[in-house]
Amino acid sequence: MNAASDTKRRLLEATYALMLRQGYPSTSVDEICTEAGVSKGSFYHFFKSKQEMAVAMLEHHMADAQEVLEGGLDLTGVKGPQRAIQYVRHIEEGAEEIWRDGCLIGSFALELAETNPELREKVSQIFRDLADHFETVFTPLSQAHPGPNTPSPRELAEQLIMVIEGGVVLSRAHYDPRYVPKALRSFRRYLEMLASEQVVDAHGSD
Amino acid sequence: MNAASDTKRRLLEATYALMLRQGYPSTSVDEICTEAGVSKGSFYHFFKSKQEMAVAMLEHHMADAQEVLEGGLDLTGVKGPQRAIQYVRHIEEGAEEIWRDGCLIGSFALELAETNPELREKVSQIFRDLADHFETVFTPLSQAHPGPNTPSPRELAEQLIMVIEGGVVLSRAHYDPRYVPKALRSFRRYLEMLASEQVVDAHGSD
DNA sequence: TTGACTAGACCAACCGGTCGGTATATTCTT
DNA sequence: AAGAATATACCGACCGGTTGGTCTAGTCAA
Repeated sequence: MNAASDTKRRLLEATYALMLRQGYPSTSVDEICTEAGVSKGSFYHFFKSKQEMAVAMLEHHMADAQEVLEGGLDLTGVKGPQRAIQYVRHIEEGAEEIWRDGCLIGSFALELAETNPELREKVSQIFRDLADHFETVFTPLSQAHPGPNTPSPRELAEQLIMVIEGGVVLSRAHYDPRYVPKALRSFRRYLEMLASEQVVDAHGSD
Repeated sequence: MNAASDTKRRLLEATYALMLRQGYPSTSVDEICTEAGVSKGSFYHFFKSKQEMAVAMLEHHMADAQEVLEGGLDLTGVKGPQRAIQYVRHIEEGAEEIWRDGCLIGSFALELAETNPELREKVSQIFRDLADHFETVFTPLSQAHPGPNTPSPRELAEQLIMVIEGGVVLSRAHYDPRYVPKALRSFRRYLEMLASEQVVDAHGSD
């Protein structure tokens, strides 16, 4: 609506689209401006620097990450380990679409860990927040589980993130977006094995 | 010995060290030359372009990848599923050291998939070769396994690669090299669960 | 008239890559 | 054996183009 905020939004989205595919260092400010159909003056009116733009873009993008990830998911009434399993199954379904062009956070982590401390810290924080959220999903499964070898909810949350990121790497390497859902499927089966282990006196079949 | 080959080797190793940390686009030819203590003229005497250097460096580095990965590992007499499990356990031990500064192939995959088709193809080929090799390690485990849901050796090989790459992403993001061994440990436990499933009539304790 | 916004010329620094030239070692000719 | 010719290794100034970022002039709604 407002022309100003529209320009800003278009800059944010152009930056997202370009950096998702090419990464941070390979995406130039000029390129972003061209893609957004905006002049460089506008870019530097709204953002102090390329780096600050990247931070803003990450925040802008992560704001509706939960919606993208969990849209259409209904877990009401789903209790215990099944909650985690259903959750992963849902992500699995959207995975090919969501990570088709890569994963911004993962790319930034690899590209900028050494060269850009501020952005690395931002990426670290996003991963932590994400793990915090996943943790709540895995808590029931982990609690229902007895053994000392059982992964904690935190470990499972981080495993989920790693499984996705690993899948993205292979997807990009082979130009085949199916690696992420494949990775998630085997992670889900792993969860199912975990869940079936402690069911000794009662067993519910799927 | 030979001064010429020494210069070339130093260039290759400087390129490896720098690109491992900073990635391909953020590493300049000048920087490589300075690190190697060599002039730019020498660089372009031995390598046609930055890209060709990257390919040469990948090949140079992957040449002794198997030694790095499997050095000191002895699997003679280890049969069946235990072969895969011991193998992963061994990689687990060296993981923190091996992937402390990241993973070249994974970084290249994310950074260059869209911008550099030749390097992406090279990376793809390296991952395929790696999967081919891992496949042989997982074949006994997979064969001893009955169910239709059992992952194929190929799937397990690719899972191993994804687990490592995912671990590297988190390691870089949080500046904590322990994520890779952690990821490998849980992958190994997953293999152990797979292995214990079909062992109904016989069970060997560790 | 003011102040948010836009346009795009402009800047120094840096990029990958080239070029002319030098030093050194090897091979060929006599 | 001596000298000429050749190939290889190496140097660093230099090139056109691009980078992130600045600056000034101007637009336009309130």
